[in-house]
Amino acid sequence: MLRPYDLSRYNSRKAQSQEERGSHELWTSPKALGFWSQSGIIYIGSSGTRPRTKKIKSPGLGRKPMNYEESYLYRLRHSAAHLLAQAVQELYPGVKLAIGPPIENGFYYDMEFPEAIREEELGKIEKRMKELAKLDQRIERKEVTREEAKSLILDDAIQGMGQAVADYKLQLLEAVPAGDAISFYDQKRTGHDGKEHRFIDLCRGPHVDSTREIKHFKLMSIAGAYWRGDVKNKQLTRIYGTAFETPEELEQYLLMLDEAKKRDHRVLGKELGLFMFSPVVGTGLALWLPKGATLRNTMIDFLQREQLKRGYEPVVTPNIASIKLYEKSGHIINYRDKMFPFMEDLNSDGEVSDTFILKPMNCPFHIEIYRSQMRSYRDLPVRYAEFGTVYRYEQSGEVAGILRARGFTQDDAHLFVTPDQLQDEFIGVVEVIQAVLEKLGLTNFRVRVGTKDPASDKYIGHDDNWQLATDAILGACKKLGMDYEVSPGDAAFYGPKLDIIIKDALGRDWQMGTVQVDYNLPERFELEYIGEDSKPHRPVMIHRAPFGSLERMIGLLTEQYAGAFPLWLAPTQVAMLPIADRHVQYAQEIAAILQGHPSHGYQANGEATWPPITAQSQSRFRVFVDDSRETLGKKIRENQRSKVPYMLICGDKDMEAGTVGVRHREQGDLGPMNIEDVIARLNAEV
RNA sequence: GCCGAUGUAGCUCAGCGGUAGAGCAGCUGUUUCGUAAACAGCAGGUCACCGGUUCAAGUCCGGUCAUCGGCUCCA
Repeated sequence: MLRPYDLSRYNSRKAQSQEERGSHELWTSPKALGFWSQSGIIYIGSSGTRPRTKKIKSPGLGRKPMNYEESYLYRLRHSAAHLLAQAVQELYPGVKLAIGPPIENGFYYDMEFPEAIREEELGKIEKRMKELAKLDQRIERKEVTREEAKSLILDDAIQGMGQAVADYKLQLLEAVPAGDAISFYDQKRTGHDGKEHRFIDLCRGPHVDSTREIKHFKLMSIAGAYWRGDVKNKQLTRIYGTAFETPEELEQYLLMLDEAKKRDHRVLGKELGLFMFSPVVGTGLALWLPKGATLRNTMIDFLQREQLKRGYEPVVTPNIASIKLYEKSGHIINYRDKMFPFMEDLNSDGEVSDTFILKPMNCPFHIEIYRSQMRSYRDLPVRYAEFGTVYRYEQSGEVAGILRARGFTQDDAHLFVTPDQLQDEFIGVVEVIQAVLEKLGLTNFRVRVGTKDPASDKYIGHDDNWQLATDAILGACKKLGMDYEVSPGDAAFYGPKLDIIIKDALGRDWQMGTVQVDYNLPERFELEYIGEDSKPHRPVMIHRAPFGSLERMIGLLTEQYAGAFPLWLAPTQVAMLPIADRHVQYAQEIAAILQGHPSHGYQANGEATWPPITAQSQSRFRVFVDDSRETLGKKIRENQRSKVPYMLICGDKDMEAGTVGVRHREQGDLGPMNIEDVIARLNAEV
């Protein structure tokens, strides 16, 4: 979902914070993100004249992007949305127009059709749009009073079926705050009949001057969208489209979409043999293949080391628990619709003796461990870490490969701290996250502070606790000097949180790492520690997961690297490519050295054995010996396709000289090297 | 869950009323090869599933399931 463009913000632009506006801007990500940055196009706009498209190479990190909302492109797309509405209104009498803003990569218009429309009708609509555009309709702004606005909306002569189709526009009019200007945009043309034809729409604007400027556009898809983004409201039909200033840009955008599909983690995951899904296993339940499991293990190993350095202790907890645990935590009331169906244990009379639940979160288990003994202030902070697999019954339409699964493993930890320790511990956690993201090469992320939505009742605990927790998070952010946006309603049910948001190949936002401050679960579970004053006190909990989940993180990483993982992460780091059968043994011997378990040295020409393994030549790499009976070219092609970072070619020349032909995934042929040098090179890179 | 779309061999896709096709992968044989595809042969599909229309259904219609793009929700 393109959150920044939802109705509330559209209606109250003034209320937008700097951070929110930032996300409206054309997204200019670093190269790691590939397609979205490849164009390097930033649209610079200042209201008034046109055109002002300027290409800037490699926007790079830290650059303040130009403001998309003020750009000509933004107006062009907004006008394209109006053109869409005009065409639809002509082709589908009785359609009720709702709202049609520009969005990050185009525009949409929400409307209620008298009858459901199908995607194949888009061509027809697009054709009519093209015709209407060519008519050079002037687009004029007019400011009116509230009363005039109402009569314009209801005017049968102008709207065709004004009274009958005015519902949403009237609601939008009501939503315009008193004192704000009310404006309409009027598209006029003189028809063949000599009469004046108009399309007039309540709209803040701004727009381009004439429909003739809208030339390079395409309708993309149809989707359902709830009126005002609320499930309780009627679902409208949304038509998505995109528009550009030049045919080249449109072409390039469509091309980039194709490219993005190729780096989709679901495509690469299959190609690279990372994971799979099986219909008989179930929706959203991934099966990890050897290479994917290796990748997972590498990431787990990396984070475990980081955490050990920072005083975390491992714990392991089961996948199911009695319902009693979740009654106590509040999950039964606040999280039930996300939990899998319960398992009932029957006694000999067939009565339910206990109910078990597949765990949707790890926290209650860690809390039980904390509770299992008396704690002193000297013991705190207690930091329990677990790669805990949780199961959440996501709605069928929400599951998305490994980015949104029904079973996933969180790199979870819970810190039990004294109130005094809270801020330092929170900052420590954020630092871990920053270190992790840096190591993974994920530099393009946003920070979102999810707070309680005052209008919702889906939360536990008192407002005082919420205030304390929210203040702690905001205080830490300020102390760290981080840029962040505040998002009411994005808190967990037990507390506010700081989330790391990253975009996938298709430009969609995903919540990754998270840190949550929680005063409420300690209260519910009556957690205590004995303070210096010998009296019991209540600890505060920090929930945190730097990756968020292994599944989502690996999915994102796969897309960011387009499957070409850095050496330390690559499931297969080195492929040995013997040229002919007689080179296989040699290749195996070298593989053994690289793997760190050499048997007995290969004897070149029946004489010299391999150099002894020295401290410098110690290595533990993941090596694959490609002994398939294929030509070298074929082996290179195959291993290149599976994105193996290094290929070491072994032929007669190498056996004689005691070398390997080194080929790098990106740099190509690096020539012959001896094993010591290869190991040094690999060690330098991991 | 809702709106729209898709579902043909392990993978990518063609066929869209009249006897199931290609490339890659697989298997067998030949080839033993120096930086992105050696050659030949073979095998592989109740065309997602269930029902309907028709003389005849991958092909048309309805339902179910799964997947994809949105909405809502979320790590």
